[in-house]
Formats: sequence, structure tokens, C-alpha cells
Amino acid sequence: MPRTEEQNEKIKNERKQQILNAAMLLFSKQNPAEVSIAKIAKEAGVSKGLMYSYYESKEHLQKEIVFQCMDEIMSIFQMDKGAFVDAQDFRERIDRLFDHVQNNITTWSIYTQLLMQPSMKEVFMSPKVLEMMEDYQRQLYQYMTNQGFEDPEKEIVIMGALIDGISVQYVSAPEFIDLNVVRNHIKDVYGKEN
Amino acid sequence: MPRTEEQNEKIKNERKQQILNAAMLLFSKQNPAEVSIAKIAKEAGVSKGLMYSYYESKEHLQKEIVFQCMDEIMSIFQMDKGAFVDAQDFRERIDRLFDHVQNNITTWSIYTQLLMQPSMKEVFMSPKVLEMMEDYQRQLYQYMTNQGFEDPEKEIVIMGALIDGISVQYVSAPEFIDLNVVRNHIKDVYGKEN
Amino acid sequence: MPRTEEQNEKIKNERKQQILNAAMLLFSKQNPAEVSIAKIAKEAGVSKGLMYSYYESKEHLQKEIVFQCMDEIMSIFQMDKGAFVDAQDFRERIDRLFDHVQNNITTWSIYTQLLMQPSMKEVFMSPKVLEMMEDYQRQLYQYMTNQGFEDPEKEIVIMGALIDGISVQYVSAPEFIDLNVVRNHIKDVYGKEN
Amino acid sequence: MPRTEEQNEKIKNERKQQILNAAMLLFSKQNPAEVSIAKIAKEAGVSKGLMYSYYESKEHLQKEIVFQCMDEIMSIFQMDKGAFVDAQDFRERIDRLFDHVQNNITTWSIYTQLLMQPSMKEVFMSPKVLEMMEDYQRQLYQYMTNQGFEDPEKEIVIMGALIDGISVQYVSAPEFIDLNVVRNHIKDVYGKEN
DNA sequence: CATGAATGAGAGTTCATTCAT
DNA sequence: CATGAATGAACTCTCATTCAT
Repeated sequence: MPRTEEQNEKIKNERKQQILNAAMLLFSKQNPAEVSIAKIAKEAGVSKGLMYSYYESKEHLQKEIVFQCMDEIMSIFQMDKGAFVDAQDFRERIDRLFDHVQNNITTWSIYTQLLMQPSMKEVFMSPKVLEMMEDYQRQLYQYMTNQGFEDPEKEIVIMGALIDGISVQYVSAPEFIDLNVVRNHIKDVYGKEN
Repeated sequence: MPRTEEQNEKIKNERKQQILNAAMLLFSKQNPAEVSIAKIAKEAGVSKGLMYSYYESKEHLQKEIVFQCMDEIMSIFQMDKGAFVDAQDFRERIDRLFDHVQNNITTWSIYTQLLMQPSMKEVFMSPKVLEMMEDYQRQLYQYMTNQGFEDPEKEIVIMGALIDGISVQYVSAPEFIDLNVVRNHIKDVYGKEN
Repeated sequence: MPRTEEQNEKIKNERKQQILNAAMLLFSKQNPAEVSIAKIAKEAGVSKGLMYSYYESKEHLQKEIVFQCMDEIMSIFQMDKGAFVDAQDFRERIDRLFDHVQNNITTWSIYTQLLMQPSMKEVFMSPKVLEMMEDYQRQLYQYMTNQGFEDPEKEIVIMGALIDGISVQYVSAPEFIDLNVVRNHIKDVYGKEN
Repeated sequence: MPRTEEQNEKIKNERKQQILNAAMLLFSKQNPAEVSIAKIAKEAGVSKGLMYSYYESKEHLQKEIVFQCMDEIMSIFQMDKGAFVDAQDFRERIDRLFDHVQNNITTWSIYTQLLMQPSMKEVFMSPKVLEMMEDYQRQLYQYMTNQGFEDPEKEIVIMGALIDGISVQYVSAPEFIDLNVVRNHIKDVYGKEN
């Protein structure tokens, strides 16, 4: 009784996720360039050969990881739900973001590490990502304007720098960094009820 | 007749700098782990073998670069000159920092890239660096207090996140980022004359 | 469909033996330290990389060879069969030993060469080898006493020196050395019927 | 005031000996193939470059060492003094030999190690060495005949094997081997007064 | 769909040797 | 005569990738 197409698809997706998880775990502990395909395969519990049924090459695997991280991170702001409706919505999204950083340090660690690499610039500059960015900018601009800021663009830059800065510090040395200082600061400054 | 001690010293220094420059150039364009000794040697115009007269191993070369970057960056704030005396001094130091980021993007790119790597944690946690950090914290704390901030520690965190965040963004995509927004914001907020 | 465990095992054993044979052949013709992994791989008809699937390192390969030679040589005296029962048994064992030297000059050449190297002392001093040596001493002591020798320990030393000396000479220049002179001398002196 | 030709010659010889001694010291502790020219130069207190004023290559240095060892060893028997005149003379020469082994374990260790190497066969087979060997054989044959041995050739083989065997054992593990057992045995058997 | 033996290019590293000084 | 910076070939070893099974 051969497996149905559907079952196969399911198995494939599970395997793919297995491999991705294994890779992410190892990448978070060591420079991806120093993690061998063999180690990932072992960690994922599959054979070396099988890796290439799911990922064309090591480079592709790395890029897919960055994309997945990006998707995950972007989804936090729930851009699909439309613009930030009000200050409460804004504060909730900020909380979701900071919670995510705190609870998914592995994801963020890999994401930061990989994004720092010049070779990943093309991922960063892909249409898909750029579009997301623009959406994010537009919605935030709208919100900042509503909040009465004189120079919304400036505030977006400041807020972005704050978030990126504290995240980078946090993944580098989570034991020394308290995310809440910045979290609260952002909520105070940008999430005030009118 | 053999070269004098002096002549040898001079040659060695020149060669060492040559290699360092080549390595930094390449590291800024590609993940250091993926830059081979052969490539660095070629870029520096020396033989592969000679690399090992000047650097015990690739790892040592990498670490020396991080340390050098760190020294350079730390020296910007001129902690040796003592605490920030007044707002003007503060603003000058901030300017020096931002100028440095802008003019030494290579240094900052490598520095950020390497520091993101788990294996570099030990460099970051070395006594020398930690001591510098503490100095920096202490002097800034003093300054923030003088400026009349209620919660100086919080302000240090915020300012640090801002600087790190904008720097990371800048080295990732200098063509899209305008450092001056954050530079002026910091000078406005923290560098006001009393 | 993947190969069965059994098939893999078989392949691995064959390959391992192939490599061992190649290494021994080359080691017998040249100082092992001067025989490169590449040469061994070529002689064995496998790729350089594959060598490391079977032997962790060159050092491991060398040591495995010494151990194998040692086992082979030790097994000649068939210590497991118990003490030398009588003069005929003694003579038979001596013959087996000399036949082995004559027919396995490669083994003996490597063995002698490697054992001369200071770094191999640890192999020589391993518990397993030392135990075998003691067994050998004990059994020979018993036999020499039975044969009526006044100073059995002395005879053991003399006989050992004779065997080692002629073996070393033989592997150095087999075309000049006639093993039988010493073989017969030992059988005459120590293998007389009571 | 330039050095005279004579002084230069003296300096050269001293330097040469310096290098030789350094090399022998290191070779006795490590497989010659693993001792670098740099290490020898350092041990000898000269520059790497100078090594090549005295020895054409590493190989030549090694061969010169074997030759020197051989000369030293051969001189012990004082073949130049002519045949063994009587049993006392024989016993004295045997004593000189065993004393030398005991007091110059470094020399013997290198000598044995190097002679075991197939590449050194040519040294062993050189006319000079072969001639020495023949002299030794002839003189010993004469002596053994005088001593009344029926088969002098056989006795020469036996004695040679004994000496080589115990020497090899001694340099391999001096702490376990008592040279005197064989020394006395040889003097007893072959050095009896008629 | 799954395996892991096998490959080969290239990595880091060492070292005998050369040669400008 | 003496130095040691410099070279380049060769070394040990790793690893992404392939493919027979």
C-alpha cells in the first residue's frame, strides 16, 4: 500500500523542518561556516545524502534559514493585519517582538550572525524583503503621524536603531542585557495614549 | 653581512601591517571563516608560508584583528583623558565616534561580524575589554548624573542601543542609512548645555 | 535501496586491509615518517580522503600497524598453548619463528624500524605487550630449568639477544645473512633431547 | 687583521662539530625525519642559513652522522692496530665495545635507528664500510681459528648476532637490559686463555 | 525514498632551501 | 662568514558533494 501523495508531502515537510531545526541549533552554537553538513545530518538523524534531497546545497540551506528567520520575525508585527490601529495595538506588537527575542534567542542569534555577513546582502535586498520593509515603514509612518510626532521618519529611524541595537546586544550576551529597559522606553515614548 | 636587528624589525612591521590590511579588506567583504589564508597571502602579496612567520595560525590572526579593532574603537572615546567634562566634550566625543564609523566602515564591519560569532565571546569577555567597558560605564554614569538625568543607567542603555543599532544598520547597508539622524538625536538629548 | 549493514561491513573490511597492505609495503621500503598519506592512498588505489574514514590519522595508522605486527609475531610462539612441553616442542616453535622471519621480511622490517623510534616506546610499554613478555619469560624459564641449565635467566637473555640480533641483521641485508646458522645453533644448544 | 687560513679551518671544524652534536642530541630524542633543520640550528646556536655552508642538505647531514657513528664504533675495535693478538687483547676490545655502548647510548641509538632505515642501505653498502667489515671478519676469523674453534665463520655470526641483539635491546630500553650478561658470556666463550 | 562509501578540491600548516643583505 | 626573511612544494586533514546500491 504505497503512500499517498499527501502523506509523502507531509513526510517531506517534517523531514525538512527536522533538518532546519538541527541546522539552526548548531548554527546558534557555532559559526555556520564551521558547521559541516555531516554534523547537521547527524543532529537531524538523517543521512548525509538525504540532505541534498531537501536542500540543493549548504548555501541554499543557509539562505533558507535566513528567510525563515525573517518571515518569523516579520510576522510578529503582523503587518498583514494592517496598520497599527492605536497606541494599545502598538504596545502589544512591541511586546510581542520583545517576547519573541527573549524566547527565541537561537533564531535571533542566527539571524543577526547571518545578516552581518556580506554574502547575505542579496537576501536582505530581495524584493520580498524590501516590500515587507516598505510596508512596515509606511504603516509606522502613519502611526507616528497619528501620534503627533513632528518628524515621523526620524522617530522610525531612532526606534529601529533602538530595537536592532538592543537585540544585537542581547544575543551577544543575554546574561548581561535587560531587554525591558528598552522595551519600556519604546512603549513610553511611542505608545502613549493620546 | 646580515641585516641589522633594526632593519629586520622594520621589515617585520611592514610585512605584518601588509598582511593585516589585506586580511581586513577581505574580511570586510566576506565571512572571515570563508576567507582562506591563501587568499589573504595573495592579497598581501606574500607567500602562504610567510603568513605563519607573522601569525601563529588563522585563529590568531582573526583574534589580533578583533583586538586591534576594539582598541581603535575604544580609543575614540579617549577614556584615558578622563571623564566627560562637559556637554561640549560629550558632543565632541560623539562626533568622533560617528565620524569614525563613517570613515572606517571596514573596521566596523569586521568588528560587528566577528563579535557576532559565538567563538569570539572569549575576546569580548577578556579582562582588558571588560575593564574598558566598566570605565566607560562609570564615566558616562557620572556625566549623565551631572546632566540631571533621573535614571542615568537607563540612559546609558538607551544610548548604547542607539549607537550599536545604527552602526550595525550602517555597516550592513551604508547606502541606505543616514548616521546623522541618530548622531544629532544623541547630541540633542544627551549633549544639551546646562 | 541502501546497502545492508553486512555489505557495508564487508566493504569496510576489504578497504581497511587494502590500505594496511599498501602502508606496510611502503613502510618496509622507506622510513614510515617519510611515507605520505597520499602515497599510501595511491598504492592502495583509494582516494586520500578515504584514508581518514578508516584511520583517524597517520599516527593511528602507524600504531595499528605496529600492534598488528606485534600480534603476529607474538602469536608465533603460541603462548596460548601453554609452556614449552619438551625439546621437540621447543624446536618446532623456534622453527616457526625463523620461518616467519624468512617469509615475512616486510612485517619484521617495519616492526624493527618502528620499534627503534623513541615515539613508539609507549606501544612497546603497553600493558598488553608487557604481559605477553612476562608470559614468554615465565614459560621459557620453566623450560630452561627443565633442560638442566644452571642459570636459566642468563640463557633467556642470550637466546633473546641472538634472535633479535640475527633478525635485525637479516631485515637490514637479507641477501648477506643466513638465518640458519643461528637457527641451528639455538636448536642445538637449547633444544637437545634430555 | 684577517684570520689565517688555519684559524678559519679550526672555526669551521668547531662549527661543524657543534652542528653535528646538536643534531645527534635531537635525533636521539626524536625520529630524525621529524627534526627540522630550524630546530637543529637553534640547538647548535647558529642560523638556519649557516647550516648549508657545512652540510649540503638535511640528507647529507643525516648520512654524515651515520658515517661518524660508524667510524666511532669501528674505531673501538682498533682494527688499525692489526689482528687480535691474543685472548687478553680480545677481552679488552670486547670491554671497550660494551663500555662504549653503555656510555654513548645516544650514538648507538641514532646509529641503530638510522641503520634500520632502508634509505640508509647505501651507506651501509659503501666501499669504505664494506672494507672495514671485511677487515673485521678477516681478523676475527684468524683469532677464532687460533682459539681452536672448528667453525670460525659460525662463531663470528653468533658473536655478531649477540652483540647486535643486546645493543638493540639496550638502546630501546636501557632501564631493563643488563649488558653485562652478554659481555661476560662473550668473554667466557670466545676469550678463554689457551 | 534513503544510505554512507567514495571522491577531490582545497583548507591550514610545515619546512628544506635560497638569497639579499 | 653569517643572518633570517622569504619561498613554494608537499604535507596532513576536512568536507561539500556524488552515486551505486
